[in-house]
Amino acid sequence: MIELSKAEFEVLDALWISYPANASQIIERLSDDKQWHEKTIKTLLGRLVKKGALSFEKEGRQYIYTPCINRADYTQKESQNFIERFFSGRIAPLVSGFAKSEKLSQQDINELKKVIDDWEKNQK
Amino acid sequence: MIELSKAEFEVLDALWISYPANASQIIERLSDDKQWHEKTIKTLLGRLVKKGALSFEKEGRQYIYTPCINRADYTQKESQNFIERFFSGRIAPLVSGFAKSEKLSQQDINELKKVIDDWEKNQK
DNA sequence: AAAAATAGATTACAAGTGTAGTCTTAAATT
DNA sequence: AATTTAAGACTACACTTGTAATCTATTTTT
Repeated sequence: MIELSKAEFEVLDALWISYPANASQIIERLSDDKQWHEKTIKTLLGRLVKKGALSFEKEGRQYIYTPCINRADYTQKESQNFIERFFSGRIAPLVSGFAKSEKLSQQDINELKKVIDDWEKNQK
Repeated sequence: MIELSKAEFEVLDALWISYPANASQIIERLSDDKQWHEKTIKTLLGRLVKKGALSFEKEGRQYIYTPCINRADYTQKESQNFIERFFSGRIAPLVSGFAKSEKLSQQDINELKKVIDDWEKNQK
């Protein structure tokens, strides 16, 4: 799998919001949360291209970027990896940890129930 | 929070199995899964001490290590961080991703149900 | 007692990462 | 047309990380 650094992921995440998009648009989107210099973001875009996470087409002097990977796929793999490393691959202990530290809301519980429900329907 | 690298975490994880423990014991425990050179593990132990994740007492020429942090606390914080970065802080989408990629077993579902159940009992 | 093994301390070194700055060239502005 | 701006390319640089090797001082062995 493509390995992305934290900063690289955030740039890609800004592109996932809507694409294709050019550098200025991505920089604009990131400016709300981040204090990154424009040059920094461009460096990260370059690294993402080099890693094969993005592709681009030229439009005049600019590059128009498109993600090469899908957010759901990427986060799915990262999640598996995470759960493998910290919880021996089992998901319940993670959720249980949240419950114990009171990080679960009623809404979370409802959503979880729905996930379980859907899963069970799907089994039949 | 103390930031640990992947390799550092694995060394600490070997100590969490049982502590206090000296370097040889930790090296022994890691030898099953890892092909790490003894020197590598000692470097990592040193870095863990420097980061404040471990402390030690001298026993003759050797160091006897003890974790300074608790595994559950550490993984809890890492989990929150992870879920924040990838799922905007909500846990259900993570579980849902697992469901969709068919990574959930009946056992996982049962465990999740139990977590939910316990949580609900605790609310009353 | 001399030699070998071993513990930890110090040093090494390339690759990756965060965070830009400079260079080159083309487009936009005056 | 001359100048300024802006796009991407290339360079920079300290810090972290993985992965040890070497140095120094003790212990063990022989």
